[in-house]
Amino acid sequence: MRIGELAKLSNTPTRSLRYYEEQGLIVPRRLENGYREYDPYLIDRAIQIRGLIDSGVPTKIIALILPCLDKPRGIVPDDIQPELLTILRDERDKMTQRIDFLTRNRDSIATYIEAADAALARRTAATVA
Amino acid sequence: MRIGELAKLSNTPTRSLRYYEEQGLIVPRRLENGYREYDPYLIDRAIQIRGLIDSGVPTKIIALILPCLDKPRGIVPDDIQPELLTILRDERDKMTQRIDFLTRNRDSIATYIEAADAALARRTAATVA
DNA sequence: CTTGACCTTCACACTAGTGTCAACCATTTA
DNA sequence: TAAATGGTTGACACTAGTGTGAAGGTCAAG
Repeated sequence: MRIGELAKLSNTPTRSLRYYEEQGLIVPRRLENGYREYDPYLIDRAIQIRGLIDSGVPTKIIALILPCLDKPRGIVPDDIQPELLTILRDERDKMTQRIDFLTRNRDSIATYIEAADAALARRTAATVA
Repeated sequence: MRIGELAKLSNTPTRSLRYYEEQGLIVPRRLENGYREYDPYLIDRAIQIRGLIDSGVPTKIIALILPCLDKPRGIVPDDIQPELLTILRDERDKMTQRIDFLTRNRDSIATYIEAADAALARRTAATVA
């Protein structure tokens, strides 16, 4: 598929897709005319990238971890460098921290919303009565 | 405490603290000399803000939700506007999405790390033997 | 009273990611 | 063949958040 279709299917502006390519995240092959040609499995990839960026993971890091996530479970190349492993551990921990932060704050918001809903319901009932 | 101490305790550059003030997130009172004076409870607040920003929540949104998180559990002002409630619901859902994204990817990374560790251990054992 | 540490504001610069526009090429369709 | 649609690169602009430095005020210690 070409860039426009991928943009629709992954709900990602073409501008961003080209930017991701510039960052080495999604590098499509080219047709004779120079058009970018994307394989269908890249839809998920684009969505994944968007989600990660939106969650505060910079493209440089995404570029590092994507190849690892691509491999089938438990497959590790022989030439794995301990330096990359350190980065991965670090990023894993950062993500865990983010998850904790987001979870705590989301739960607080959720609680607030429920309280507000309850208050609103009470007020409505009172008005009706 | 003054801005330097808060910076150390919350591990946040003074530049960012002033920026947060500009965005209305933490507005300290001022001493006679013009120095910013922070209450100790703002340490947690600064950390919280940093965590949210790092997790992809923009300061405009943080400014909206912070007041809600400040209230003791279940306390909702009488004049709650349904418009704010809509924003809160939206943000709650976005955060849930982020949490899911991060969790999935973190788990994948963790799995990869474990596999790499195992592979490394095997190789070390083989080398020794 | 001067030095040093800390504070003030202001401003310029930088990265990341995206929007947008210009100028042009390709493909389809009326 | 001309218009519409969608693709290409390149450039410029913008927001968010932070770094950094200038020019100056405050205060405690030597």
